[in-house]
Amino acid sequence: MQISEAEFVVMKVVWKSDRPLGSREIISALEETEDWKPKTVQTLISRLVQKEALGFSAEGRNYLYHAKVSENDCLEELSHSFLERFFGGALRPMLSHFAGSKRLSAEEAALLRKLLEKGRE
Amino acid sequence: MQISEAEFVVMKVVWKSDRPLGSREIISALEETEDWKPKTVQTLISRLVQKEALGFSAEGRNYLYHAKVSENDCLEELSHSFLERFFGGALRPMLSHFAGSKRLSAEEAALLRKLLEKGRE
DNA sequence: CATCATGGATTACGAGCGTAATCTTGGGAT
DNA sequence: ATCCCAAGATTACGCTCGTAATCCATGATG
Repeated sequence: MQISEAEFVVMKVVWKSDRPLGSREIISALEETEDWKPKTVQTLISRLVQKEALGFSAEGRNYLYHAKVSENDCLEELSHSFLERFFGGALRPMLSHFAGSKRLSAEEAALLRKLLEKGRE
Repeated sequence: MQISEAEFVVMKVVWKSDRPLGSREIISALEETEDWKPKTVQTLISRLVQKEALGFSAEGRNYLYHAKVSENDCLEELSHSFLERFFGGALRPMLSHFAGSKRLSAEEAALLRKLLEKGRE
């Protein structure tokens, strides 16, 4: 099951924590960066539980949520499908594209170009 | 307006051609790679026209479609938003992630690792 | 004890998407 | 002149997503 963009933001909060979090904590953390109502965050949490990206254990009458998928696995998944879809799965064209991107810092772009020249045998 | 995944596949056909294409031609090209009914392809074409990713000129009673956005601009857009969403906009973490990816060829991975070491001052 | 606030479960609702089918219209075949 | 086919336009339908609100049960509060 794929995690959506908004859901990913929630996951980041959970990944950043070293211990399980209550919904209250997740909501508070997100209030600083996103403009979401508490109920919205709870919906996202529920969907993540359904998708088995989050698990929970009952702590008294509330739940404590923990990640069931690692950030790395998740990024792996997302990156791979991005690469597949838009660059046919080949890394070099993607790098080459980023190297020509107008949105990178000069430093980053130089880095990339160096790589692409080095790698071209 | 964002182009969807299926729509992107259609765009690729149009980008690959050096001249405007009739819907018939687009449908035929896609029959080889996708398992889409002709009507499905036409729907995608219509949506791309609405989104102004494709333009058309009447050729007799039919249309000839041409791209109104370049593949590069489109990839620019998609890549940027991907980078933003999942890597906070910074290239290096993304490269670093790809370098550790299990899905790359050894060659590609080595390439990337070389870059990351070079760039780390 | 009665009430309230709160977390979780359920429901909502419109937009976008994948995937088409139906409707309409005009040019080619007979 | 008539009929059929195909291209484009319109409509469909179920799913996911963003964005919540409502419902329900229970522990805290007065």
